[in-house]
Amino acid sequence: MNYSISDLAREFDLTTRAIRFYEDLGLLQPTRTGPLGRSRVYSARDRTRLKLTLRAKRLGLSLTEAKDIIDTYDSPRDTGAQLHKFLDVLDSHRAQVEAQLADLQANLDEIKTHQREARALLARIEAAPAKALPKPLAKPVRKAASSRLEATL
Amino acid sequence: MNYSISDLAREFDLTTRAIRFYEDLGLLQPTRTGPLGRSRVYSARDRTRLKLTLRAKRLGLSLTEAKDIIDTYDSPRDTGAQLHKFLDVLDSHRAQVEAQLADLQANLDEIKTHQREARALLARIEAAPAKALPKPLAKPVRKAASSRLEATL
DNA sequence: ATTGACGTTTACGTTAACGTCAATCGGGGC
DNA sequence: GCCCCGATTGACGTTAACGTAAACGTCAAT
Repeated sequence: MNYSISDLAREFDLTTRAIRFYEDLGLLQPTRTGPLGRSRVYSARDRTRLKLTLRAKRLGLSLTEAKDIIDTYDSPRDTGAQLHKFLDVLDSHRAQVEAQLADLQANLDEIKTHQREARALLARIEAAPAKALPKPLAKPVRKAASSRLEATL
Repeated sequence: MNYSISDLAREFDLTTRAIRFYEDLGLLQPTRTGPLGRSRVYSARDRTRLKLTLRAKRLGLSLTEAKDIIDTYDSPRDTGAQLHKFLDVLDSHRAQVEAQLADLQANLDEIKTHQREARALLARIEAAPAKALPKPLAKPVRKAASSRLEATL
């Protein structure tokens, strides 16, 4: 249930320096142990917050953005007012995430298209050994969609 | 077909400073115009590269990472060797993108879960006006999944 | 001819997210 | 006791991605 700083460093492939830095930002709140309270002790909650932080980073958020989000996800919501606010925040988060999903999807589609085109080209080239240019077919196979940069979104 | 620096700045909501900075990084290569070749002129290709750059940024990539990617997408691929390399790169890009898609999807799922929970709670709270705590039902409705931070991925 | 909008270059400033280094401290093994 | 390992605390360094300011050119409109 508890972790040392190097436990977390190993698990998430971070330096201890980075973990302490996250603490300075308020992302983690380890308790202390030892005679003078020098060593840090991290709880499961700290671990979860760290995990969420790293995922947020992978998605392109800054640490302070991550902190804001995680804090609201990790805050009391007992009154109706708090719940309403929370739902508002969720809505906007959801919109953001869905926008990013669209970006990613567009990206993935482009990759797939390039893969298809490149494979098709390769097939034609490797069919014609070391000759010069493969004779253009009677009618060019298709419009070849786009070489190089196309006007993608 | 051609754009001034402020055209692009307006369209993409950037400062001209940022655009010149992108040029320093090699992301854009405007031609020059005017008596002393002072003013920059951007082509459709520049515009597309800029668009791709910004999308890459939104997805969390650095500008140099963006440049590397865009350059390979925007490079000649006439020989078989080049095509093979290109396909390799595409494979790894695709893996990356799909990993990020997983992250995002997990994120979205959490948001949805929180929305459901919060809405359920709200319904119960707003049903019981200003009274104290709403009487716990005979059997607790469900396990309430998780309040606050759960051990999500 | 002056004003204002837009463009350019040079250069220093800034913020985020750590890295790196030095000095110190505490505990375990021999 | 001695040594090394791991942790801690400053404090300064670094890189990325621009911001900001100064100082100047240009072209059209007033």
